[in-house]
Amino acid sequence: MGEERAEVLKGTLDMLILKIAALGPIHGYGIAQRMQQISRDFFQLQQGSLYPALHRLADRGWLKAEWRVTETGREGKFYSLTPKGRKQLESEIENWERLTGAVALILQTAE
Amino acid sequence: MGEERAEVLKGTLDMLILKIAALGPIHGYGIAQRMQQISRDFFQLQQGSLYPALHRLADRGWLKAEWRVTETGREGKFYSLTPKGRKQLESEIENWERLTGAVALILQTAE
DNA sequence: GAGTATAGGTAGATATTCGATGTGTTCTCA
DNA sequence: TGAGAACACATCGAATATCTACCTATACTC
Repeated sequence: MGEERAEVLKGTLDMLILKIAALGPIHGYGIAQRMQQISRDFFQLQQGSLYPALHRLADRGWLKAEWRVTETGREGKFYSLTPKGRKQLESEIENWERLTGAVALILQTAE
Repeated sequence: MGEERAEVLKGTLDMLILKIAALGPIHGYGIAQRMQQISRDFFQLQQGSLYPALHRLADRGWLKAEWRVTETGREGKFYSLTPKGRKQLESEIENWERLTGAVALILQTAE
C-alpha cells in the first residue's frame, strides 16, 4: 500500500531522456539518477525502460554513444545529443505543450 | 505532410472521457465530437479507440450505460459517471497534475 | 438513388513501459 | 576476508493502449 509508483507517461520518455542528455554527455545509469533527482523522486525510471529507450534513440540518430570512464572509475556509455536529436527534442517539447494545452481545455470545462 | 495528427497521449484517454461524461450523460459518438470541439479540433478521437475505451470504463464500474434516443432521433448508448467513476476521475486529475508538474521540472532545467 | 453524417462495433498491428532476471565491477564495513 | 550494496550494462516477456482498417445500420440531403 501507499505505493507511490510513478510510471512515466507513455510517449514522454523519449523527450525526458533527450532533455537530460541535452544538459551534457551523461551515461545511462546517470540519466535515471538525474531524472529522479530533478523530478524530486517522482520519476523512478526502470532499467528495463531505460536501456531499450537509449538504444532506440541512438538507432534513430538522436543520440550518439561513446564509452568513457565515469566519475566513479567505471566504464560507462556516455550519450550526447546529435543535431538531429536537438531538433527532435524541440519538436517533442512543442508537441507536449500543445497536448497539455488541449488537455487543460478539457479539464477546465465546467458543467 | 502537414498532417496535424493529434494522437491522444497514452494513458490520458480515460481521464478525458470521464471528464466529458462528468458534464452530463452523453453517448459515445457525442463524446468524440465534444472532445474535438472543446480541444479546438486538436483531439480527433478515433472510433477504434473510443468504443473499446468506453467498454473498458464501463467494465470497471466507472461509467454506466443506458440506451436512449438522441437529439437526432436515433438510438444511442448514453454514458454517465458512477460515484466510483467520479472518484476515479478526481484521482486521475490529481495524478495528471503531479505528472505534468514533474515533467515541467525536467523541461525547465537549464544547462 | 447516391452520398454523407450519425451511431454502434470488432480485429489486428504497433509501440511502449514495466517487471524479472542476468552479468560483472567497485566500494564499504563488520 | 567476505557479504552486501551501489554502480553500470543489458535482454526478455507480459501487459496495456491506441490506431488503422474494416464492418453494420439508419436518417438526411440533394
